[in-house]
Amino acid sequence: MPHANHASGRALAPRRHDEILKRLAADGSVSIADLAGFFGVSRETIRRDLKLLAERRQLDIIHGGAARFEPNEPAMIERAQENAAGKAAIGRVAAGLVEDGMVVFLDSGTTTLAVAHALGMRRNLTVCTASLPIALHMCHLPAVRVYMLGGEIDPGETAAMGVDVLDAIARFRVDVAFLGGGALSSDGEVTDFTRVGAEQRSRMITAARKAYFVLDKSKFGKLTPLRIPDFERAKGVIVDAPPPASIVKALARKGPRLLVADKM
Amino acid sequence: MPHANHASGRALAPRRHDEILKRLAADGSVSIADLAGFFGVSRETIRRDLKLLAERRQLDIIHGGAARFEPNEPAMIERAQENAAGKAAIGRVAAGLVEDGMVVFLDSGTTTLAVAHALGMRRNLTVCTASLPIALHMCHLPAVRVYMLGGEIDPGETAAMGVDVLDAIARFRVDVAFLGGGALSSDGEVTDFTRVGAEQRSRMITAARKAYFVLDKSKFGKLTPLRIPDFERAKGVIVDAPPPASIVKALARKGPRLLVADKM
DNA sequence: CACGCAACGCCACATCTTGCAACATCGGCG
DNA sequence: CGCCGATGTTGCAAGATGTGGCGTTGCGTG
Repeated sequence: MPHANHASGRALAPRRHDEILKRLAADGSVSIADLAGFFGVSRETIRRDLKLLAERRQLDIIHGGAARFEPNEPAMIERAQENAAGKAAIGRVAAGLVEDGMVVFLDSGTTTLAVAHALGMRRNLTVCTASLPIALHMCHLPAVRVYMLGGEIDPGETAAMGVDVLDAIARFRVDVAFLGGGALSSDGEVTDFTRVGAEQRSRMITAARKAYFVLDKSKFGKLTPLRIPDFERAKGVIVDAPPPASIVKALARKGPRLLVADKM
Repeated sequence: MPHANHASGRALAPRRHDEILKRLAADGSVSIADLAGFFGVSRETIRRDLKLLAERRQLDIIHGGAARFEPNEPAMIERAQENAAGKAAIGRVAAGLVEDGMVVFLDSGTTTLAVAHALGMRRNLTVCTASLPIALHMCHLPAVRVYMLGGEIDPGETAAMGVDVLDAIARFRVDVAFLGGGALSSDGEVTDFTRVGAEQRSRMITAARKAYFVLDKSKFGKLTPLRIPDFERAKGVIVDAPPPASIVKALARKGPRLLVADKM
């Protein structure tokens, strides 16, 4: 008789998978022996679980256990973890600005990815994005049409950038756009790292009926080199904590409203 | 008919359904054995309940029970698992046809995804694809430039499809293209599920100096409705097992070479 | 540096559980 | 009575897990 732990703690395989991935995210690595002990199953079973997850590119198998899967967006995954609660709050506020049936543009970035997750509740959206992870996520939602803007992929952003994107943007009529940015500068503007990035965001402000920037608090008061043209025409800036008073004041003079998301 | 309740009816046993969903919301997953014991009914009955709820998209059936409905990517992940060894073998052969510095087009599909993995050893490639997972994977490789073809995303393929893709293809000069397909028909042709898919592949044959189809053995002798125009101009068809003799013969008459990948 | 032990990875096989489909049963209702 | 829908039963295929054996790897010891 192999086992008797059936009364309360049944071990459905996906349960284990979730827990394994959770530990992996938290600790960076897991050991087969630990997992086998924790779940009360044999090491072989855990090994088979890991093999499965590794084939799905969700982790890397190392001697005696598994480690985070790195080749795939090392930067992105970590960044998404940072201030996850704040970004989720921003996402909820952003989703509240969207109505069923709208055409929505989502910029690249981890904060906009949080918006994408929050948009799961909406129906009949048309989503337009240059970000690979966002496109991949949204296209599995029911009643959502996804339009991917093509172009050369920037590995850091995992999104298309460049002239082709600018061209493609022009072909859309967008109800509401959610844009990222490099920083919320002390003079109340959203600024960017690269010329093309700034230009893309500027075009989106123009193409969309309403454009909002989504920025988490880590962007306050940072310095990035490029102004985003037409920033003043954005409807608002959604953040997850009140920025310094000087920024608030400067932003108020420019025009865009400041929306502070409540962390719940 | 007095009780013309159909599949959509709800006169079954709403009590059970409510309880099942309640538990699901609370625990994340439920087991068939538990539920059967709790309600004092047979496992089959529970299984039928779950099937119904799954059709309504209220939960996901997993081995031994059910889990919360996650509209993630079930299709693609599972397909990639099937015959992984064969696909990897095809990938190796395909990678052998590519030289450093080439411009490569990768079609969507799980077999071409395997080709993408195998291409990791090459350097200085320019990769051009409409597939989101392929773009996401390749863009993290060193010395690989990725160009994503934009367009409306087909959720089943997780790739862009449609007129925009056809337009974008025309802008490229490609050294070698690896294309998927719906089936390798008994008269030695690769056929497709959809009109646009067939057209896209046809265009790629034209745009590329060399075009190869990659098909795993599950596609042999299947029937899909659409011929791919210009199929005869493809250089070859890469498979992971020898097809039936009739297919081999028919293919030889058409032109493309048959390359059988060795599973090791 | 060679050795050896312990832990690990991997494979084949046995066993138990689950999935599935076909058929049986039961209770209402016209 | 006979149909219909819900449920139960049964038999077999498919899947999941445990066990033991054996070759390999990691790592400390002499």
